Amino acid sequence: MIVYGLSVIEFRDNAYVWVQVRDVLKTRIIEGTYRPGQVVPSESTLVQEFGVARNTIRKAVKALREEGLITTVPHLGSFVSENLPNG
Amino acid sequence: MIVYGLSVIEFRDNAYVWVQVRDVLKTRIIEGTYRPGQVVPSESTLVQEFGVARNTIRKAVKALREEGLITTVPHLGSFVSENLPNG
DNA sequence: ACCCATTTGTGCGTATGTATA
DNA sequence: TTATACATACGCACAAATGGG
Repeated sequence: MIVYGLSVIEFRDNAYVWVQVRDVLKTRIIEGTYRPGQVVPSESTLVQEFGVARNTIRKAVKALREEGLITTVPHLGSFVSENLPNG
Repeated sequence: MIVYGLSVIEFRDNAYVWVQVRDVLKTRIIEGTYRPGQVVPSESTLVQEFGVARNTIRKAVKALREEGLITTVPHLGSFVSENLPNG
């Protein structure tokens, strides 16, 4: 279970936290909450929002990066890819 | 057997992985690949290089530390001792 | 030129869980 | 039961680059 914002989200207890975070972020990208070209919330923001460790956020973000969903620019942030991969 | 870099190193299958890693690192220190006062590759670097878990790297590094071959400074890294012990 | 907050990158310390022998 | 070895997940600290003022 992960608490963030003002809501409480129930997660599958059997899934790894970083996988759950990754899936939430992926859904936000696919559904357009985070739009192509726009910046993804910073690590510290996501840490506060999801209430998990920064390493865990970084692992989720890394996975999105390797899937081609986002591009990370050091010291600037991560941005949603303009051309989202199929899938 | 541990693969790292471009080479493939055959290890004794009967020896523990952390002992094998420790011995490789020790050899590098004794032979001067890692020189006194200089920093030893980070845990994550060694994880990638040896292809083993971080815990295993840490166990090998801890052994070197207890042998006086290196000194570890939290958040900075491990450094080869200036005065290497005999043996 | 300077400060300063933000952000990612990196590093070690620690605890826990799972599987295996 | 114990030790090994994998991965996950928390914390904490510092560096380096960016951008605003």
